[in-house]
Amino acid sequence: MAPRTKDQNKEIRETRRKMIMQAALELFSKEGYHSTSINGIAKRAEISKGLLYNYFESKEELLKIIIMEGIMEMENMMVIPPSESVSKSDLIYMIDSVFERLSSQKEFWMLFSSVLVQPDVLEIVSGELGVVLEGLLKEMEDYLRRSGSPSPREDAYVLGALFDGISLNYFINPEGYPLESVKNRVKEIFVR
Amino acid sequence: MAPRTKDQNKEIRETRRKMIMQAALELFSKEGYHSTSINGIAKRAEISKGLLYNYFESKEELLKIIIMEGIMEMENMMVIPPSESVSKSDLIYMIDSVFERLSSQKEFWMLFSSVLVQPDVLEIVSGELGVVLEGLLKEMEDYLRRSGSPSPREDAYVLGALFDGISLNYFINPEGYPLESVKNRVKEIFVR
Amino acid sequence: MAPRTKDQNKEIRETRRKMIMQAALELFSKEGYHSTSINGIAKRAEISKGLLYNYFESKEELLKIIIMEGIMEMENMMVIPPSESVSKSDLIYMIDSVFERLSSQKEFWMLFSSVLVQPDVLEIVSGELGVVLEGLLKEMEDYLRRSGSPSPREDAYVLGALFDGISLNYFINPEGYPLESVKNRVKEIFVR
Amino acid sequence: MAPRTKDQNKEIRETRRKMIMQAALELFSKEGYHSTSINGIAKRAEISKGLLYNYFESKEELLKIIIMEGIMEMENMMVIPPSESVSKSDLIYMIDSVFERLSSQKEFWMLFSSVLVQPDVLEIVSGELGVVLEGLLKEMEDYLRRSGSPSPREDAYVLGALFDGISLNYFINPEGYPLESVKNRVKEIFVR
DNA sequence: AATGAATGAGAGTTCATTCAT
DNA sequence: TATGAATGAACTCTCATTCAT
Repeated sequence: MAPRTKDQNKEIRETRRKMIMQAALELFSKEGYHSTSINGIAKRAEISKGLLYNYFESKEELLKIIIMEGIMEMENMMVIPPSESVSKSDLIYMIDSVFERLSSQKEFWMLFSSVLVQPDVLEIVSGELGVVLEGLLKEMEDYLRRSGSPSPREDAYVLGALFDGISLNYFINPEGYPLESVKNRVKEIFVR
Repeated sequence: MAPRTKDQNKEIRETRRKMIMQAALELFSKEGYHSTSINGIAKRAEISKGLLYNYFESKEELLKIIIMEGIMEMENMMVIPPSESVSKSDLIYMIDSVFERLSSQKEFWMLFSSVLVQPDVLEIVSGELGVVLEGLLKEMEDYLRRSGSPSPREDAYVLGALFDGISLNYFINPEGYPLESVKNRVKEIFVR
Repeated sequence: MAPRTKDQNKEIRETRRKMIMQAALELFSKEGYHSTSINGIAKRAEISKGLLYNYFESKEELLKIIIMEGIMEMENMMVIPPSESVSKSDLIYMIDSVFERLSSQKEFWMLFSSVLVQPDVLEIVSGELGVVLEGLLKEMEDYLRRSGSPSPREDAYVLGALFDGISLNYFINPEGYPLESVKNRVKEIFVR
Repeated sequence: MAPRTKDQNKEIRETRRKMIMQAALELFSKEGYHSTSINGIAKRAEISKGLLYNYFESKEELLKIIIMEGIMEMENMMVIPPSESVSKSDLIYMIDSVFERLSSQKEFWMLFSSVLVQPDVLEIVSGELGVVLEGLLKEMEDYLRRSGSPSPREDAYVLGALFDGISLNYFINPEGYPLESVKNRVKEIFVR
């Protein structure tokens, strides 16, 4: 029998890779990074422990890749054409899309928030992460400047913090959190 | 030598208890809950591992007590006389005092934020914590209502989230964070 | 395309077999038996792990075959026509050829020495090896007897041990070892 | 009840330390470094796996310490007062004592030889070892010079190699090896 | 009250080997 | 013939907790 073709293998690898990352994301976000065991991830992904190491060289690398790919995905979504000015509706659109992502990518954001506040875990991703976050902040500042904010840098910090804080509170108790009315209030406050 | 009196003993116990809690707080916030070992705490508190268990029955209980006592201490500070109305200067005072505490009790807030976003760790304290947080939120809502906010509940959520988010961002990189100008911007936005 | 003839197939098999053995020898001697992985051998031989098992049924068998074929090759070289007597120049020739082989077949001798002193590894080859070594010793004893040694058995042991010891020391630090002057001293001592 | 005194603890620690080292030496030499598991060592020393790590911080460190302490012990025995000259009987005494140690400290020497020829294992101890071995060689050279050897450096190498080789052969098959008659032949050859 | 030696369950990781293709 | 995805047993090491003293 002929061996698998390279394409077949590539597909298998890509599928498995995603399965593992999905399983890990679910557990990391549900149980926390430290409380999630490689064993648990493997079981949820329905593979053997050993195979996981065929795809990711360590638990740390697995986390790193999940975070980095997640951030990049988000960045791609966030990119706004650097047009002359940013209208009110642009701002509203941005706020809407951030809130939308909060629920549609809940697990990723829970994991991400939790990574940020655990010094030991943050260190794992910090190398790659620092640069990316700087970029995001800059972009938001630029965005706010073009939308006419009098102090875009401070507003970027405030808005960034606000989003982080809302995620945080939302994730602690998703069912009980009035996401919709909070979103509306945010619009009232920041879009004039 | 006369044996120690009961009072002396009680005092020694109380001192040690605080020392252990302080050591644990420092390590929990600096290294993360999971990465902090009982051994490390005992060493920092300059006692033996065994003795630590004489004061706290487990690592989990130690965390729980640190968090609960910290929250209570904060609540005491926050209590505002339920006067008829809240003036602009009252609001400013509140914002100032929150920011002030961010730096003066940095370690506690770092730990607290990190507990909130780690489901496995949150579970340890969740029983007791839920009630307390509800209370805080209610209090802030009440406060904002009396200060004339048109939607005090939403504003309480927004302001609460904002404080959480700012802490979070501040703690990740305390030196680089423009705490002062962010504080001023918050005042501009929320105090009209 | 015509299918490969049987001869061609056989030739390919033989070539591959040697490539695998060469790769394994290099790694075994450079990294040690246990620290060498099947994966590493396969990569160095530029074949797949699976194919390796088509040629050798286990890592142990691979080692066994490398050692046995190496010894046999050496034996062939060593064979001396059982003439009546052995002259001084014969002895010198033997010593020279042993030393020559030390450097020309360094990898094999390194592996061989290391196998001898690792009980767990020795066990893998011991069955087949014992007999062969006995033979070598006998042959050397005979050789020395014919060269006029007063105690050929003991001299065989001494000379054998000396060669082993020199290899060992030489291999630990090939660049720093004064192989040439040691060889000359050995000749002075043993050839009178 | 009072806690143990420092002296009591020190004694306990010293005893256990030796027990663990003895168990490890036996297994390392009998099974080989890689084939010996921490579990096995702990079992033989009749302690728990965890406790072993209370005494030695890793398997590698355990090996390193066994080797270094063994070498030092040997060096102490070897030290010869740097008198003007070395007599025949001094040389004989040295040879005797080397051979004596071969059997009395068999396990250590088996381990030591095996470490020398396993590059991966050698690396573990190489840092500390290199210096020590240089010293030994120098000492033997000096010794031979004072005993009147015409080429002390080469003789030191030859004698060193001879001892190594004899150990090696002896250890492979201790029962069958004619240690006594080999020793006598060595004396005949090297003591004139 | 106080110590730290001791335990043991469970963690992350490696690797020879198998097997579907 | 040839591949490399997949397995699982075994490994080293960690740490909260207990307990004899």
